[in-house]
Amino acid sequence: MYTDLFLKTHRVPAITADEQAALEGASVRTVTYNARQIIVRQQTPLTQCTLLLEGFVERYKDTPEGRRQILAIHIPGDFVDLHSYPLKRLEHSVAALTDVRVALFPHPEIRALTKASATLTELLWRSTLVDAAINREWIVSIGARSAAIRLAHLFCEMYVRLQRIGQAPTLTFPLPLTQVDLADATGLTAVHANRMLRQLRERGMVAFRQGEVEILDWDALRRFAKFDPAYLFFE
Amino acid sequence: MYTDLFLKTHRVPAITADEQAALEGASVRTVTYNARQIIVRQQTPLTQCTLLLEGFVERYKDTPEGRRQILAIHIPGDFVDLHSYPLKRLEHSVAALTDVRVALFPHPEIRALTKASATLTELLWRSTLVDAAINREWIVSIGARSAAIRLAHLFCEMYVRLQRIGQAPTLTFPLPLTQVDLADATGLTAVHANRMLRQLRERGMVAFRQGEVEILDWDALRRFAKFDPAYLFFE
DNA sequence: CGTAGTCTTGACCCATCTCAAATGGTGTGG
DNA sequence: CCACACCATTTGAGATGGGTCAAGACTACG
Repeated sequence: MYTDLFLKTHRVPAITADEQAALEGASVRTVTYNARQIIVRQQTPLTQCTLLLEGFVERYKDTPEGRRQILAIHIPGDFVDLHSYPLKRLEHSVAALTDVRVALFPHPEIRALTKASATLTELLWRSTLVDAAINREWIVSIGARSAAIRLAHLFCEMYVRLQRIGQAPTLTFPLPLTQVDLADATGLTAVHANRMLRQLRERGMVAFRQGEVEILDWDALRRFAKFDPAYLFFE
Repeated sequence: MYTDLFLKTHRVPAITADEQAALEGASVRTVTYNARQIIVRQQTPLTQCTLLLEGFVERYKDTPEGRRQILAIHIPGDFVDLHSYPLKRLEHSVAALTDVRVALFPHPEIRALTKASATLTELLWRSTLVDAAINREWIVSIGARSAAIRLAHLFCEMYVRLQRIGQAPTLTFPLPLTQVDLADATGLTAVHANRMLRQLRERGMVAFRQGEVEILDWDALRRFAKFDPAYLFFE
């Protein structure tokens, strides 16, 4: 079942067994990509959407100044480019962070779903908007939080999201980013990100090494980052 | 016609006259708000969506640290909280920047529209995703651009958006923000924003005073900000 | 076992912030 | 019509968070 994790992440509005079957049936095939492979290049016209089944994916934009800004990190169960259905092309790129497996949903199939069920439409639409809410929280992070808090906040977010799909059963979980990636996501330089990571580790809150996060003190971390998961719309 | 400006901003996918009439009919009434009045408070359950007819609106989030981050600036023709239809509540607040007039669309009416037309659904969905694309461009701005460029880029964006709805016929247009607002939108302090505004003015690119932008040299400004409007999805 | 990416650390610098105060509207009440 | 309060803007001086540059260490992998 391709859509199990997606439905675990998005429980509202509730859909019927028939609707779930229709959603599942809208997928035509699965594809795999290798780590660091580009899945969608910005501005390319798209005709299908990609549901992440296994592995991690990033969305990012290269700036004219030669910098790179990571816009989102996706985990299994996320539609990484469902917004390509109404938009037809994306203004950013999508790349695999690890080896990944995805299921493809052609736009016409999605259109058929929207015709068949207003509830399913609402669910799909909603999932793209939860994504946007995460974008907005990143604006707040980058615009109004200090470097250390930005990193702490990101670790909180990824922990809670992974926990929900059952992929963070303990306080140690994979986050397959380099320190450069972490810097590109938080609007910092790699050097400063490195120093802040050390600080978070030494202060006993969280340790990041080799693409793995170990939460040393969840309560301290959550308080330090002032993390409030409301923006993730779990319900 | 409440939806004229909205349809001027969002031309894709094209809808029929019947669909346009249905959209128009989904609005139950108009309301006015005074400048600086809060329209939607974060986390309040919502049962209707707000289409901005006249005036300017901001979306923002107050951080636990006591800072304020502006997330979006809306102009006539924007649905300021269409995302409340699938989300049911918002994780940010919405406030009037000027005296405004809005049209209200109850969620049940919007649901009826999604049942009636897949094309109209796509159009509405798309408009929320263009909004998200703007959010992402702001992430890039705040995360990867210098202070002066952030401001220049914002002026470019507002100019192009206002131009499209016919409200920037010349190179001078209203942008009813204070310098504090401008700073809250770009992740700067008001003091630094002030200094950068002076620099942009002295370098002959753009002058901002009393809620009004005067573009002194559009080409220079556009080049300086490396502004590419692709993320606005005009088509 | 060489090469390239990643991480770490040091030293220095600068873009931006903080604090503080002066200036200049503008609306209000007397 | 004046005096006052309030807010937005401007400017100065000094502090600092984070950037830049550079080098060394560690790791994975062909």
